[in-house]
Amino acid sequence: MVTVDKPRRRSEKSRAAIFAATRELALERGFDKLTIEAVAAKAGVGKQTIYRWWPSRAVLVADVLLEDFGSMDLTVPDTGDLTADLIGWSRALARSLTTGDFSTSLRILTASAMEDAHTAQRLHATFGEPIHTSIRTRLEADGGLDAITAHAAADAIVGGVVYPILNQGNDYRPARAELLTRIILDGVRKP
Amino acid sequence: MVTVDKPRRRSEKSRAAIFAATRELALERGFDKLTIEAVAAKAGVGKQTIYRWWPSRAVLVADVLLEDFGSMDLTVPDTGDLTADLIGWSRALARSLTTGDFSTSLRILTASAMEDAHTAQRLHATFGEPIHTSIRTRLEADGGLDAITAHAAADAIVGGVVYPILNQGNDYRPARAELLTRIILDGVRKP
Amino acid sequence: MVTVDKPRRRSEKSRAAIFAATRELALERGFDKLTIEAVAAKAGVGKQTIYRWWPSRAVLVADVLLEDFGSMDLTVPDTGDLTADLIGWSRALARSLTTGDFSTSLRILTASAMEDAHTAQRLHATFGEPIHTSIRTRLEADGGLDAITAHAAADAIVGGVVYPILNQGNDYRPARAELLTRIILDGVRKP
Amino acid sequence: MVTVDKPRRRSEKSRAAIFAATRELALERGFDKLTIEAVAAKAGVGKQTIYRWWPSRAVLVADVLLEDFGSMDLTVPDTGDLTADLIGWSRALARSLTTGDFSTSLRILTASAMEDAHTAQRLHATFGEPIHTSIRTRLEADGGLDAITAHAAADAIVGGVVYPILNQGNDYRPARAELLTRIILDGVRKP
DNA sequence: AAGTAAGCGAGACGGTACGTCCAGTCTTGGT
DNA sequence: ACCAAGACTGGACGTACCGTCTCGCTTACTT
Repeated sequence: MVTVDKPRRRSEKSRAAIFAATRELALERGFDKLTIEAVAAKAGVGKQTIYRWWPSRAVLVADVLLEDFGSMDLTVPDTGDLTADLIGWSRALARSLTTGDFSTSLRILTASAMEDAHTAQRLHATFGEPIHTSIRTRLEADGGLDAITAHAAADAIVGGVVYPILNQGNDYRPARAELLTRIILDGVRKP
Repeated sequence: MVTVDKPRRRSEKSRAAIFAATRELALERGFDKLTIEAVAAKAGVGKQTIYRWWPSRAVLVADVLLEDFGSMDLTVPDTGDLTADLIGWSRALARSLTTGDFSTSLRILTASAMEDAHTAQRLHATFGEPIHTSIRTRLEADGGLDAITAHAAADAIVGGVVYPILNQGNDYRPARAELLTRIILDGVRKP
Repeated sequence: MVTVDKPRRRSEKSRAAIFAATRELALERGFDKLTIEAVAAKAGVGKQTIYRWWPSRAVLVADVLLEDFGSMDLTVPDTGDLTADLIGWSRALARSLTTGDFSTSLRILTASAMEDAHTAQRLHATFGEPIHTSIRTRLEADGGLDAITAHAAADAIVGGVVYPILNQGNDYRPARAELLTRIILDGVRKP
Repeated sequence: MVTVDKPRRRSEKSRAAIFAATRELALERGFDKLTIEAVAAKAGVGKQTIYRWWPSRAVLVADVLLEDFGSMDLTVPDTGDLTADLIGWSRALARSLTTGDFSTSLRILTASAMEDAHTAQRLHATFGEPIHTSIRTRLEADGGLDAITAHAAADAIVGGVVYPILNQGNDYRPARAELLTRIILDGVRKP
């Protein structure tokens, strides 16, 4: 029989208030102007309650912002038409990443990941890896590609969309993602 | 006739010491553990001398680390063989970005760019834009591509190489860049 | 008939453990480094159990340390020889107050009394007043002094012994108390 | 030639503001409710400026409050009449110690001295020792007493006045000091 | 003997203050 | 005139305890 981790009586109300305060402050002020004191004050919570459950600001912010990415549907839809599915999906990805809080969250998480290996790993596990896998497996299944080629194609699509968005922000247009996806699909399907 | 910016009476010795100290500290401790006081102490310089010439830590670090990227040769070589040139170039890029200080510098600058628009613009102007243009113009010139397609292809190559390196660090292998480049060239050249 | 305070259902084991822990910590670390959390931990008791029965740290410490003074015999012995009795008694007082825990306790209680009127009153009632009365009544009874003179003489003996001990600590020698007592007795008995 | 301690450029304005704030807060709230943060805020000073020059709250408070005692005239006047001089002096001492800020300061310093050896030594050097010496030397010079007897008599007068004041506060009346002084002088002068 | 409520240990909670680090500004003295 | 040195105000850090507040568990007193 398995013993569950001690749940250690923890106030759900405080946890939720800390999450909400952190999300708000991170999105409106950015990561490096986010202070634990401000979060505590906004959440109506003692600082120690934050330090009791999170080891560092980086982990707190990652916990909060990754929640959104975790609940995002990153899988390529399957209507039977590989090209249409991938194009639609890449446009949707571009639209998500240039819209509202996802945009800001992604930049904050990327910044944090550059300096903290643990955040890097979590961001990858929650965002980079799922989208990569999603394309890769679809390309293998329906495009008849071998694993290595599918991997490289996925690199190109993911990086080709995400990297310009990180660099140029919300000016990125979905049409740019569509064109890129077409080129890669053309390159990958020997006619 | 253009008058060069008045250099005022500025101590070149101090400037160089500050650059050296900043580079060393940034590379060994990371951006957010880099303090102006530590730089001043290591450079044997008063804090005011730093504040006199740089408005913020972000700008100082960008000045210092971008120097390296500025002196990097990012242009695609031209041997006449487009495919060979691009493949060689993408491998070289991958190799540079996973080696030594470039790797660390790129991560620091990217992190800084995520939070600071000015750094973002400078990084783009010094790194992202030149490599993108370099590929794009070559594809237009020798591949016979139209501007829009060449732009999308450049997105795919640059993002496809740089984004995984940012995420997975120095495990990235040049062969991965080569395969990706081949796919895109295949997709872009109507056979 | 007086009804004693309901003792409620109070754990004698906990009370004793708290007393012991408080005494040990007070004597070894001093009053202002004594924390309720440390007492609770050392006594193996919840903090609430302390707060349930004592309103403040000052009261707890006073309760604990005054116990010792309460059990001290502070009355002047009566062998019929007033001079010998008072001298012996003042030497004994000096010896007690410079020995072992009494010394430390007296300093802690005095410090606490300086800042807290309630402790001041209790220390006075348990220590200052009894020794003062003890001398005063003896001087009135056997020395034939009027109340006012006896009071002043008691001031001189008590203050003359206790004050230097508080100030100079355990270097005080009983001979000093003896000489002082002799002088006062001389001054008080018009021959 | 002696080199004076480096005076280390220090802001006199800040020093004075810290002194004033500390004195006010100590006298109105007592030692243990005095916080460094409150002093800094009231003085309009960064906390670091306090920590830069004083190692602890106890030392700061001692510095500030002892200033008053240092400027107090504690010497026994000399009109030629030993009895009148000592009586007047003891009444004046009682009056000072039961009046205004001296009363509060003495209690705070005494409390602090009980827990901190360094403060104890300074309080003794600034207050206890000078008054003791003042009486003692006068008794030796004009009363014809030997050193040991004069020492004991000084113990009696100082302790006999100060100790009740510490214990019973401002209810102490100068007449009580006068009577006590008379008794001791009587005891000390062989008629 | 069972039921119940007070006392208990544990420790999370909102807070206050600690003593430290650094930011960015200001001042002094030396070269 | 510029610079190194470093003191200044101020904000945030992460820690220690405060006194209050549940939470289940144990225990002694009903009835």
